[in-house]
Amino acid sequence: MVNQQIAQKFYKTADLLEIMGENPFRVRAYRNAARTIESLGRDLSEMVAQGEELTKLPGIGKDLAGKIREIIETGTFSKLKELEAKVPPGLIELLKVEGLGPKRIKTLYDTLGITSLEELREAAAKGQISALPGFGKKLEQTILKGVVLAKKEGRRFRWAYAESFALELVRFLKKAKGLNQIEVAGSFRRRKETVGDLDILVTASNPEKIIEHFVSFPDIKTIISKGQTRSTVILSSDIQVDLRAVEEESYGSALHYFTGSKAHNIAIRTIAQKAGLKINEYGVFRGKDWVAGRSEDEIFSAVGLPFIEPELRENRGEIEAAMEGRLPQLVTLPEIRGDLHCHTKWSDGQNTILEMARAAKGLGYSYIAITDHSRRLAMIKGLDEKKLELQAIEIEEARKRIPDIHILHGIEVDILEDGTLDLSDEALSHLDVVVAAIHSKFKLSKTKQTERLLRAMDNPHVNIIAHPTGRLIGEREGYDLDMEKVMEHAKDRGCILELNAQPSRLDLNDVNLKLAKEMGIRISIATDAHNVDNLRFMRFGINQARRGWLEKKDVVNSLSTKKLLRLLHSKKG
DNA sequence: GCCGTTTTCGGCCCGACTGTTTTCAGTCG
Repeated sequence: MVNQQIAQKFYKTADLLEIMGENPFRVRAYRNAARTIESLGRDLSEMVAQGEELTKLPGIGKDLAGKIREIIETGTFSKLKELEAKVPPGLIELLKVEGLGPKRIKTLYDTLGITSLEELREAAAKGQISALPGFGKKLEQTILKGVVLAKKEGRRFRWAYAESFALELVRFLKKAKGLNQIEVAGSFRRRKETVGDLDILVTASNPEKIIEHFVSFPDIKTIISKGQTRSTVILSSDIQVDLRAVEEESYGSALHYFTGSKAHNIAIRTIAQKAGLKINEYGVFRGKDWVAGRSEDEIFSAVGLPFIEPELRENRGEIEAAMEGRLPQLVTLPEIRGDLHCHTKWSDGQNTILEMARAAKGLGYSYIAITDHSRRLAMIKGLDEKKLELQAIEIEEARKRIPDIHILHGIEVDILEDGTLDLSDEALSHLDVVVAAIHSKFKLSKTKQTERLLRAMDNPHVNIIAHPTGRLIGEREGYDLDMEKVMEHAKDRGCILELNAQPSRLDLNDVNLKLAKEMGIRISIATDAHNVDNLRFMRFGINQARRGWLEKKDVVNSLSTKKLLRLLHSKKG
């Protein structure tokens, strides 16, 4: 039973309680607990096995701690079973329909006996819904449309993908007259790896004109709402965009509010409450008096805290860290001195060594490691020992042609099923850097997969484990791994873990990065570039690194060439 | 159901928008 499954059971319980019309605060308690569990980074099963006190986790009290133990022992818990017996299973998916919440769903079930999306669609089509008290024609139409969208599921988009739309919208909105400030807030600003919708905040002399301009954006499929200060639309690409306009004096409070996360906001507001203040998106108030709100700095200082970077605002300890003056100084792109994972035409890359090196130099880097695939990946011409020697000659030539960037000769060597490597130790011993990665046998059992990685790290030549979990965002779960064991071993063996900056990978994720940092493991933020343009993926890696609380000192490719080489060499020692 | 240098009980973030309403409930973020 992994944390994710336990969290899902609590989310489901919350949904069911909500439909049953239960106390909304109890519902929230389950969701808070689920959130805590999701971002824990430690295995609850193990914590329970070791007899650790679960109630010290935020949002988990005596009752939920007991339920967690029950889930781990029996696979579920009696309260959930009870609810599942009472509520038809189809009702939960109705929550995904726009305009339907727990109250209306309960009404529809009680009066029309609706228990599924299909029954909902039929009833709406027949006009039965608009006949109910409290429901009308418009709502019926919204529901009808909502049923179709609900079937598509609540899609989330990769950050990099969302960014292209965000930039386009900002460009478009900036054409509107009277626009002053503009910022894309929400999970986009927090640099979350996936973004559900875009929240754009503006200040303007005449907000209504901006709203008018906004809804004239050519790529809009549906206008969901359009008020005086807010509007919501759906783009043809199915991305939802919310626009909000506020006064200048509220810009900071609105930015803070719309940046979220919700959990962070609630925590901040609770602190404010205790200090006799009220925070909403218009400002910080003492009684009816506005006391702050122009900038986010004002909001934080009103509650006695230093500025907290958006990437940290998940209520995962950032508020406590801020109170105690130990917020991290998050790593930035200009601090990056090089890239330790990229490919060339020698395997499946599109550019030559020289072209990659020149591009890296163009980015202001001091070094770049050429790490093509090893022979196991035959279909993309992975390198064997012989080719590796030939490549060394070409690297030597490239070094002479571009003396002002240090070209490291490396490899992305395949980790075989038993944890041995695809190339001989002798061959690896001549390289400047060895990056090891899993590219096959993703379905091994957790024990075997973990053991495989541990054995690879035992090899004295292995410096870095690339994309450690192998997950592809929205496409493929990572391999089944005991991440704690992997990290402990990385620590013992002096192994570096990679944060792969490919927008579809971002592997390690934020939670694991924070865990690694806390354990004192160093991270290589690397693009895995397959052409010169890909080298620019570094900024996506930086986004993720910042969400993982990483500082310059945690990131090996912020080191000078000299220090980096010393570090890489020390592993072999 | 959680939580506590005001509390172990009584709170729990807060406001906009919509559609259905003659003053507000429900939903959403």
